[in-house]
Amino acid sequence: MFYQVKHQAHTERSRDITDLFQLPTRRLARALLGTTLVHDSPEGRTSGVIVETEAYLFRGDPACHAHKGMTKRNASMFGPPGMAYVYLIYGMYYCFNVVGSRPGVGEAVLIRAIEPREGLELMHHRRRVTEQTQLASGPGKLVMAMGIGPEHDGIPLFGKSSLRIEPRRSRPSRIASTTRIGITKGMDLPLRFYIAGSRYVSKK
DNA sequence: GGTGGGATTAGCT
DNA sequence: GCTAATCCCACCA
Repeated sequence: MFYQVKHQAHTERSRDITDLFQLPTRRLARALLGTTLVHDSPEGRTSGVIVETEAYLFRGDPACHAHKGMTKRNASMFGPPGMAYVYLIYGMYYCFNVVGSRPGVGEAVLIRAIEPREGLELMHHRRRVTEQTQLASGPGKLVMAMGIGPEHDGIPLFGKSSLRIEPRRSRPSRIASTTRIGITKGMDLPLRFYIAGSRYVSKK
């Protein structure tokens, strides 16, 4: 069952979002582009298409939080793929990740930007910006716009979860890859991916 | 248009 | 004590 699902996911023929999470993390980072992040919060629904991601790998990647093993903070990175990993950064912002690989490995995909689709008014209420392209064009920004917080750390991002990822309807026209942003280790690795031409990415 | 610094806290050394 | 997967604003050009 597990391996059959895994094989289907590799060919990207399946429609089930949980199949996607079985992909190797680097491929998951690309496959998440074009999918939709949805949050049904008490204040209402917000959603957006994921347009920018970064992969963090266990092997050979010193920028990965799991690189030095499991701690209290990064524990959910070692859980099953398709769970959320939310952590505090710079003492004031949160970052939202999708756990990848297999249980116990410790890999994740940082969601860096979304193109807002539903709940634009609520997003504007949560963020103090007028520009729509500034609403969720950065990891800290999208967390604020979507109403994501530390309470979402470790929850599943599929099924009936209030915070979930829905399959893409079409493949992005072109995906660009660069080195990752805001890190001081593993700077040479081309593990950042974004939908080429999108006005909603954090940086071109 | 671009850059430099401040905010603020958990976790590691 | 210092660093960190960030953001925003003041300031200069």
